[in-house]
Formats: sequence, C-alpha cells, structure tokens
Amino acid sequence: MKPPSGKVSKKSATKVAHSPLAPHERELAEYFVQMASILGIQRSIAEIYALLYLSAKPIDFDTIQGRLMMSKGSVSQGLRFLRSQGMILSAKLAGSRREHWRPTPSLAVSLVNLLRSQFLPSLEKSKPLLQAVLQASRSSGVSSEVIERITRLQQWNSRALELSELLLPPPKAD
Amino acid sequence: MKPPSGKVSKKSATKVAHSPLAPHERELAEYFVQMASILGIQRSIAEIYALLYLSAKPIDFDTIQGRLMMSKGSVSQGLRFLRSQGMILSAKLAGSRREHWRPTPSLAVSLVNLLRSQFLPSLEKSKPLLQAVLQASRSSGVSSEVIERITRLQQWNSRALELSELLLPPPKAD
DNA sequence: GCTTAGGTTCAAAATTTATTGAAATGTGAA
DNA sequence: TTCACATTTCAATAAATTTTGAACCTAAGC
Repeated sequence: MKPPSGKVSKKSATKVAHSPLAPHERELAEYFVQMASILGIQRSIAEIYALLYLSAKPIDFDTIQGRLMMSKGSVSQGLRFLRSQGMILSAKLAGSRREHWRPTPSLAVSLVNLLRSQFLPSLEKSKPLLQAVLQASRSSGVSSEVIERITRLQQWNSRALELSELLLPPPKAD
Repeated sequence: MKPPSGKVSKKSATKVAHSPLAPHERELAEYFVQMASILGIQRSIAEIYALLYLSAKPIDFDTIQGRLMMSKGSVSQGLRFLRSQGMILSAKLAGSRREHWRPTPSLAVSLVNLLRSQFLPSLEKSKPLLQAVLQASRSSGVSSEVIERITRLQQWNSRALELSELLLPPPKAD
C-alpha cells in the first residue's frame, strides 16, 4: 500500500506514510524483545531501541511512531526510559526542529547500566534488612543451620553490592 | 491468635491451624520476592522457596499452603517449578505418606541453574536467526555501519552462549 | 476390589502491567 | 506575543500474568 503519489516531500504538512519494518528489522526487533523481556523491559521499549540500532541515521519521534505503529504515549515513555539509562543520544539535525535519536555507541555499556539500575536498588534496600533479621534471629530461637543460611544470604548480598558498585562509574570502553 | 486449645496433635484428621509467618520470615520472604521478580519469577514461587530456606526441617505441602495462605494450585505449581530447576529436594520423612521439601544445599548452584534456564533458550534460538539476518543484510543495501552493529550483536550472542554452556554441567561446589 | 489422603490440572477470576490517545504543556520561529 | 508544532502526562482501556479452586487423577492402605 503506497502513498497516492510521489508526494513525500520533506516539507509536507500532512501526515506522511511510514514504511513498515523490513524483514531483517522485524526479526532483530523480536530478538531485542526476547532479550529485554528477560530483564523485565517492555516490548515497546525494546522495539524502539531495535529500530534505532538498525538505522544508520538518527530517527525522529514521528518516524518511530509511524514505523512501529505505536501510540505517542508509548514512544514518549520509551524514549524517556532509554534516555534515562543512557542508551540513546539525541542528535540535533540541521534544518529540523525535531529531536533525532541514535543508540549510544557501546551496547555493552548500555547493558551494564541496565543491569545495575535493575539490581542495585534491591541490593541496597536489603542490606540493612538482612543485617537486622540476622541480629534478631540470633537472639531468638532460630536454629543454627538457618542462621547460617541467612548469613550466607547476607554475604551474597554484600558481594553483589560490591560488584555493582565496582561498575558504577560506567567505563568508556566497549 | 492461638488455636482454641492444645489440640494440635500430629494424628489429627481435621484441619490444623498453621502459624502465620514470623517477622523474620515475612521480611526475608519479601527479599526473595524482590530478587526473584528481577528474574521474572513469580511471587508465590519465591515465597515458597523462602519458607523452605528458613526452615531447619523439611516442610510438607499442607503446611506450605497453610502458612503462606495460598491455594493448592499455587503450591503445586510452585513446587513443580522449584523441582524442575533443581532448587528443592524431597525428603521422605518416617511415618508420613506426604512428601517433605527442603532447599538444595547450594543456593549458588540453584541461581546458576535459574539463570541458565532463562537465557539459554533465547540465545540458542537466536544463533541461526542472527546468522541469517547478517547474511541477508550483506547482500541487500544495508549500510556498512549497521552491518557492523549486527555483527557485534552476533558476537555477543555467541560469547554469551559459550559462557552458558560452560556452566551447563552444574558444578558441585558452593 | 474399594476408599481416601495427597497431589495435579486447567479454565475462570483476580491482579498486575503495558498501551493508548485526548488534553495539557512546553518551545522555537516569526 | 502569538502560533503551531513537538512532546509529555495520565486516566482509561487493553493485554498479559498470576492465582484460585473444583474436578480429577493415582497410589497406599485396608
């Protein structure tokens, strides 16, 4: 289904039709969606990232919405999330008021950021909790075996926390 | 709130009241739930595991249901999942027809199992897909920069796959 | 054989999470 | 300052996930 005629001028004020995803785009988007879902990241966000990742040039809001056929709200939220994770960068393109988006150069760094932001809060919140529970368990009648288990849990939590903090100032390398 | 009288005999055929969770149990269950949710594991399963993890002796179906106040269906499904991941073991207790459950000794091994079972399938499924997409992209008009990105993706996928397979025969150590 | 404690299944209900789109809020150009 | 475009907000809706419980197995004990 093509637009009526050759009228796809840059200046057109009327809606322009956006091309649907090419096969390789569709398939790779599905790959991103899969991987993202493991980390609890929603479909629409993964799709946006995939689109940007597979484009040589930065893409604007309207094109994202049109090609992925999703609502403005989803695009806006998705971009906000990706921005907040440092996974995309805006590029000011000459001659356009709109912002254009591209993925940050290193996918690896982006992934580390993502993982950190998912785990760190839980780990931090739990540190004092585990401490307190352990204390309480020691002074009440909890079996020594269980105390040992809780202790192991606490050690795990600490180690994971250290590891996360090690990665805190995101490295530059790929 | 205690049961009406001392009638909590082991042999009682009528329903026995199960004690609600103690504070340390509730708090640690919440910790497990948090961590589990990052891996996309549902609340009821995390709660069951927490209960077993915090008990010195193996616990039976009925007690799990009673203390966590969840339906038979949830307990059954939860135990099935934990079993399938090798996270719990059944212990035949003398003088009871019921199965009793306890966590497998190493939480670390259990976690590795979990991670593997979450990631491996996606990684494996994607290997040929990425291969094919890359092939197709090369012979169609996809920019070299994007080709490079897809290549990087593929390398990532391969490396992750290797790493996972390295962990496949679960080690014995903690 | 029968009975029944012990557990599983799975369709329906409840809950949670994601998406939509109309209205509100910027913001740059004229 | 005003206008029109670009984006955000958020209440309502849709979709996905989790939980429930009644019906259904299955094997142990009689």
